[in-house]
Amino acid sequence: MANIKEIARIAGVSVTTVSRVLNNHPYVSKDKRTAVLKTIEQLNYTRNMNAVHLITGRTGAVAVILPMINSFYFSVVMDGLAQAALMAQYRLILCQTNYVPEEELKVLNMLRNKEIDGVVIVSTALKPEMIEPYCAYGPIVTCQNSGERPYSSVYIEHYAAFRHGLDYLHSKGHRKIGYCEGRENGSSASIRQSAFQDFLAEKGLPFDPEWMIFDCVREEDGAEVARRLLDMRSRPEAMIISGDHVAAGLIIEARKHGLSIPEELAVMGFDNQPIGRLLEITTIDNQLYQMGSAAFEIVHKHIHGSSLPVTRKLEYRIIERSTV
Amino acid sequence: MANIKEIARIAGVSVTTVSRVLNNHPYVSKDKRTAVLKTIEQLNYTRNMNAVHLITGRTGAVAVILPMINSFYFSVVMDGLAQAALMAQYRLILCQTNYVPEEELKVLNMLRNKEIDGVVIVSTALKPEMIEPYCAYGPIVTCQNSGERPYSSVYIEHYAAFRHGLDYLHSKGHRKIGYCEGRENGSSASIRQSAFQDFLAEKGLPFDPEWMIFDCVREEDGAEVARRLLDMRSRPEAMIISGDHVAAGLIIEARKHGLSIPEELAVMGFDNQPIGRLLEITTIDNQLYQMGSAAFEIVHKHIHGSSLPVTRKLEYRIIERSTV
DNA sequence: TTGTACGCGTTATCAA
DNA sequence: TTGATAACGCGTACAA
Repeated sequence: MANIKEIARIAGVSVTTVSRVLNNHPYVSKDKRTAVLKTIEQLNYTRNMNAVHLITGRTGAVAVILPMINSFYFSVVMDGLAQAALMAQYRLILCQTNYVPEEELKVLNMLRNKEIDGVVIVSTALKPEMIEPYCAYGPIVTCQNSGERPYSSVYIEHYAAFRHGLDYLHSKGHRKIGYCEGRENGSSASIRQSAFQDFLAEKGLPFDPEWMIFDCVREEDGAEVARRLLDMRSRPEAMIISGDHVAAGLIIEARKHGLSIPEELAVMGFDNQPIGRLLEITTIDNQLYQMGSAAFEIVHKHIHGSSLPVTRKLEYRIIERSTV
Repeated sequence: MANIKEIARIAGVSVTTVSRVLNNHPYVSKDKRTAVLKTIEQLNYTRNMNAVHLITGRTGAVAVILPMINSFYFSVVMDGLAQAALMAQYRLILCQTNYVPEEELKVLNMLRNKEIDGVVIVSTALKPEMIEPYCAYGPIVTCQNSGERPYSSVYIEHYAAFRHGLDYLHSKGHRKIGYCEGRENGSSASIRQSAFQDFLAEKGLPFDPEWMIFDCVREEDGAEVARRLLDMRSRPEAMIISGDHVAAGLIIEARKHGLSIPEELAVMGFDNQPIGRLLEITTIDNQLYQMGSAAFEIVHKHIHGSSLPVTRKLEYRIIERSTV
């Protein structure tokens, strides 16, 4: 393939002039510009971007660390990231890490290697002290509050949002409240657990360990929960469930067994997923798309100079439908 | 940041020796190797990968072109791609193009630019004749049958799979059959339309344009279809629906209005999505995950030398549940 | 087993 | 407005 030197030789100019044309720099006479463009056309020339990356020290790429893409939560965040990246003419490197910290560190090392200009971390497998040393190599944005750390973040107040949902259930008169969660030790899951425990304590409500169910990730897990509830001697009046698709599974299975919702069991979802709208599930919207787009915008600003870390809090809101 | 020259100087060896250590090449004495490793450690050195990419002519990255990531179909394919890429230690550049051909061409040009080693096209916005010229620049794999074209593909036999579903409905005694599709002019959607029309013609069944409904993409669209069906003077006995989540919307809404499924309306889904399992929707599994992983494996093989185009056909199978 | 020197393809610098 | 040349950081042919 032709290179810039050959273009210069054939067009009868210097490589500098060719470079100026390629980059739309001023101070190129009309004659030479057209001569260069014509030669480029003739030889079907394009730049080798690796050389550009080497000399400029930039790649126009940002890596995204997420545990899995095939999940409503992450694919919506990714959508937001991708649309923002498309607008900014940036490339996104999708690094699906399955929550394996070693894989996530590899991505951070790409920042050191100059393979990328920045990183967005949507996963939560890495502890802040693992991330921090990499700030020296380029901008990093996480999706949980980075507080006093030297990197930026876009975050949801998981505690407050979940607490808000619980208070809503309480305001509707529910006192016996159960809770479904995904991974027991997930970072935001832990926060929601605290919110749940604190809520019970403050309101003086009883805690029944049987009403707190973990590893609810898929629709079928929700259905399984419904069956467990039906078997209980003492059943909660209301369930708060992280993830509308899990709530959907619970609702469909419960109704199949003749349990009426919300009369016999109120259900509050989380994350405002499409299935929730269909089943009219009362839920909490967490602005996941905005989380993605905001994360990209912040990393993009950092790449272009703004160096002070930013923490952006996203709003949440209850969507009242008909399952509570 | 330190570079290889500085490491060599401080370690008291040549850059060649450092390079050999970095790349685990043989013929380096133990002494020099440890000296180099020690210096690397001390100076916190890592390679600038852009220089490596420039000199080697490879980047270890593959781009994926897809219209949107926030959709069950594409996120499952992407999952397959990502897992295969992770195993092969490759990076994946996610290019969400919203079906805009210009954006997809930009990605193909990245191949020309040497920014990537290969491309997987999951979208269908580009015509084969648009793709073909780019084969000169590196391996390309598409997700629809590439036939005699000079690039590879992994594909589902959309015609046969859909036809199989229709025959299944027919074998169950259904004669008045309706059909829900996503984008009317989508590439695989058009194929399914032909299958549908051919099926009706062969079986001598009537075609009612009212029973063929397009733009069904979300759960709510399925619910809307249910309402339309309920209003019809003459209603189909069975519906075949591209996408289980659309089928789910239809089923839930139909049942809400007292229509019993499958007795009064049989429903056949497509794509075997999680929601379909929960609602016990009879559907056709299209091996989307395998589509992604196979696509990556093929492009990976091409990158490492194998140059003959491959077309890999994936199997489909009916999953009999209880809505037909 | 080791080192010298060149090449990869581009942009930046500076003098003209 | 133009061009010669340095610089980016690394891999490798070839010589020793």
